[in-house]
Amino acid sequence: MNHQAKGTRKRRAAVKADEAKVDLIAVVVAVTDSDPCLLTIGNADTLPSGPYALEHRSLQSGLRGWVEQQTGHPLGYIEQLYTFADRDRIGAERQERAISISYLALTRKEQAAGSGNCGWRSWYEYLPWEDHRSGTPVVLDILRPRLSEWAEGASDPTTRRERLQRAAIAFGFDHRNWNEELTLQRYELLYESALIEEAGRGRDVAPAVTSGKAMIADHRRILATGIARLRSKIKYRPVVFELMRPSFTLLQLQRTVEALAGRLINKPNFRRLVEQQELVEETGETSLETGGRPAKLYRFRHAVLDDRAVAGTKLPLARA
Amino acid sequence: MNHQAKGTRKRRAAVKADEAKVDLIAVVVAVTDSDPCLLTIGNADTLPSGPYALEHRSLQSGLRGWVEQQTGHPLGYIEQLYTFADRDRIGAERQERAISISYLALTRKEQAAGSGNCGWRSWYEYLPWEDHRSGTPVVLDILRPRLSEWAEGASDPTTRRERLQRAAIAFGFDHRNWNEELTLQRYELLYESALIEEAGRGRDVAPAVTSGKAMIADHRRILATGIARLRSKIKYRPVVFELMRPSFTLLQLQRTVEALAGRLINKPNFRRLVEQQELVEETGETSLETGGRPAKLYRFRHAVLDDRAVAGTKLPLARA
DNA sequence: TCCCCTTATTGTCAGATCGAATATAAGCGG
DNA sequence: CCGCTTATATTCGATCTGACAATAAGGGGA
Repeated sequence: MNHQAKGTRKRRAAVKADEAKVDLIAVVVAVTDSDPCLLTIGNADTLPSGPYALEHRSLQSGLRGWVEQQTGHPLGYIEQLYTFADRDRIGAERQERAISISYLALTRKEQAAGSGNCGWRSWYEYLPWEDHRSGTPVVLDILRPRLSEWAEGASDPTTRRERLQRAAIAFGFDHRNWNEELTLQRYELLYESALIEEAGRGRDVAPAVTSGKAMIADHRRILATGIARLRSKIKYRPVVFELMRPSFTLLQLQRTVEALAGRLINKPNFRRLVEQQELVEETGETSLETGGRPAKLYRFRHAVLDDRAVAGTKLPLARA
Repeated sequence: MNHQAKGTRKRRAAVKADEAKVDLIAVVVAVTDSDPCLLTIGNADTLPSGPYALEHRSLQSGLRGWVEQQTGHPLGYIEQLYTFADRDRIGAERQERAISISYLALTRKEQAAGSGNCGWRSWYEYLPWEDHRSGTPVVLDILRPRLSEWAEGASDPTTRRERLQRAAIAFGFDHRNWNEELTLQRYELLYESALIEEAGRGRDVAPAVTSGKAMIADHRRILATGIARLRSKIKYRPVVFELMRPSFTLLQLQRTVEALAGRLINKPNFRRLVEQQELVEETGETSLETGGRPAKLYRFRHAVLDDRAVAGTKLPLARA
């Protein structure tokens, strides 16, 4: 890279030795039987990751390498999420620079799992307040008063009002609608209000309540980032199909979307939408496994991958 | 970062010394008089940038520092764009790892410019095919046949069909609509087809045609990434106001959006949309500078910044 | 065999949204 | 006072969306 401004040159010499460690880190998602699953290693509290190394041809191939090595799972669809600097994240004092580049990956579980050290967990184990498919989850009954306490605890009345509003918007309090895309905002709010374990780390503070399984470092935050991105993306790009088997019924497709979105969808409307956008085509076969009338099997029309960039894909979400 | 998988530990030791240079790079945008402008340094072919250094408290503050130092321009709104590894970008052979983290920044020009080495240029000087406000730009008359040649030049018939379709979608050929958000796809297509200068670099190949001012390294690509992001974002977040003065007429607001989107908007519909979303409020004053009936002045309702996350902001774009 | 239960598939309807076009208002200058 | 310019307000029809109802096609048990 060139930095041609004169002022820059000088400065650059002064900091020349600055280099940083670069880590690649993956949020790998699959869905089976209406459950959105996350691929973890270690004690189910760590995302697959590893340093970006000399032998890697690119960031993406480095990431694929690490995930495959640590979990035995080859990756298909990959998308960059966000880049963090450790100081942003941990507030560490050490004079060492570390950067993490996070990715979202979508796959199917089918492939032979492999290295016993890894496993799949529902992502709602980590963020239980995110699943609204069967109504408002019970954790929110616990969290809501705590959030109010936290808001009211601010000395400045302006801060107080602002906190109350942020919480109400993020969690859909007082008559507001639940917005499933605000996953990251919700995580950050819970972090700020010290209602999750990570918030107390390094400060000898016990968490106020235990809600959801915590993860190493800021991995749970990265998961929240990935969920937010995915929930927003399924609405305008046909990425769900990365998670489906080659052929599927429309209800299976709907359940998958619902698993990701964490809320229910109106069935006839979902069907109408998928059909009128010509996202799928019939295979000609039917599935008898439904318990009722046999369902037609469909497959994804790969042609849309080309021109769907133009159209945009929306979702008919059902009201609460 | 912890990498607890056992296989990882070993591997990690082997590559331990791997560190990388990290660069911060900014696409700084302002709009004046219906012109979307980009802040450049050097020969108007370089984006402000500099290495992420020890003294920087965070990635963002590092970026602010470099931009202010190189251009004298303080930044307001900032958003991360994408992280590139140099090998992805240049295909360099050297065994040195460099990473670039790019950001999009929105400001107003007002602030004292400063260090003579920098300046503002319309971003359409770099990507002239992106401005469709006065109909299809003339460059496309030149580019279109070249793109066809390139597509037809593929030996494999499948590749040929695929190229033709990609070009048609990206540029809106044969009766397709122009989609202003596909800026990056268009840049990549022109790069692949060697219709812009960057494509020939390091290969002693003269560019087939000269369309738009080129930039250093992959800076023009980063600009394209920024434009694409911004064009998509103005549709669901009220970021335009970062570019407006404290008070403005609705037509000024519309012209700003049009400058960014590169296409025209239906006036009554734009007004209706802005009003019904309560994005603005009247200041009570009027502007006589319009030449006709005086226009009411408005200001941004900062309150919406809080809850607009929920609603989403759409744009009524006019048909071709 | 018929009834009932389950799920699939199709259809309807009202309200909201959106693009397009039209009508009216308020300045200025001749 | 007329005619020009631009601002502002209204209307209309097509489309989209959410909600709901109706019908179809399997299996299982009485």
